[in-house]
Amino acid sequence: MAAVDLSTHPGHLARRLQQAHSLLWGAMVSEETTSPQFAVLNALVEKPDIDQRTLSEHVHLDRSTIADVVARLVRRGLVERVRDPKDGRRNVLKLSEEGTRHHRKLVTRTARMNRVFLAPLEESEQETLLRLIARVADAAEELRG
Amino acid sequence: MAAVDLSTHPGHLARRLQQAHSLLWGAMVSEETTSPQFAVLNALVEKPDIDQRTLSEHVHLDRSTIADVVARLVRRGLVERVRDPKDGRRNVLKLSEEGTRHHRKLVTRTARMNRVFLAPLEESEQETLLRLIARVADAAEELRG
DNA sequence: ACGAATTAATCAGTGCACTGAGTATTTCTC
DNA sequence: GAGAAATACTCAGTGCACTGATTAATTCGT
Repeated sequence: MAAVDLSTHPGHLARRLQQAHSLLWGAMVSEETTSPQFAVLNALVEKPDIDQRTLSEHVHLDRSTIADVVARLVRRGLVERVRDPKDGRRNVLKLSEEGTRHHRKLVTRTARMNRVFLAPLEESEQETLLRLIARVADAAEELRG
Repeated sequence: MAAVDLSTHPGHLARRLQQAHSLLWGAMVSEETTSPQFAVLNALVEKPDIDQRTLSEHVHLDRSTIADVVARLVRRGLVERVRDPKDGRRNVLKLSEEGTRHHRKLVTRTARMNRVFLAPLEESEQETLLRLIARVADAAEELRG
């Protein structure tokens, strides 16, 4: 059996896309704060005082990964994590002052970066790309939600 | 500054897409052999006796990552790695008998899986998605080749 | 032919991401 | 109200992926 053309394999392309993205992120947005970390900060701007489980649903990361990512943000003083006195199983999360400042700074940079990243496409193609990826990802997450 | 809509961020979507893919891969293709490992096997079917550097260009993985992935495949007896007697810096790689058999088996499964993964899209949309991702990834890899 | 530059691989370190097992706490059921 | 079930988190283990530093081998320039 002959070799396969990997450029027709969505998984391979997805990996390359993500890789390329995280490289550009490091150059244009931040070397310390990664894209998943930004996703967490962003979710906490929108919904403060949520627990890790809710957070993990929001950013589509699993419970263990969230714990790691949050731990790093706590270590850097960007996020505060306290046991919920009402329910001793939950960690309640919120941004610190500095976390809020940091998020604000990154928002403008990510916008700039996204423009550069998608620059090879026409505006309509950019929208198509985002829409198609979202549909496939949504459907696949649906399969084993 | 308000929170951002992550569904307009290509990096976030790319991560979700890749995640969803690797989950489905585990269910439909193989639990032991990951998608990057398959990419390596596939490259060695196409080009036997290449070194790790050439391989890393082919599958778009960096030199360190390739070393890890290849080491796992060697450990499982799917790939053979020997020092090039002509050039003592290189490791020459090739598939073992079993590696070849294993690749053959996975080729049919990946085809089936790709159909399921992309099923939520029309055929023309599937092609569009692959083409657009490839263009963005190519361009970004170009930036820092 | 000899030292310098280049090239290939490895190693240490960090971070993302998952599974499966284990712990603690709350809630549900009788 | 006590035991069972469910929930939230943590921990250990594995794999992918990168950078920067190191080591070893070849090639290039003079």
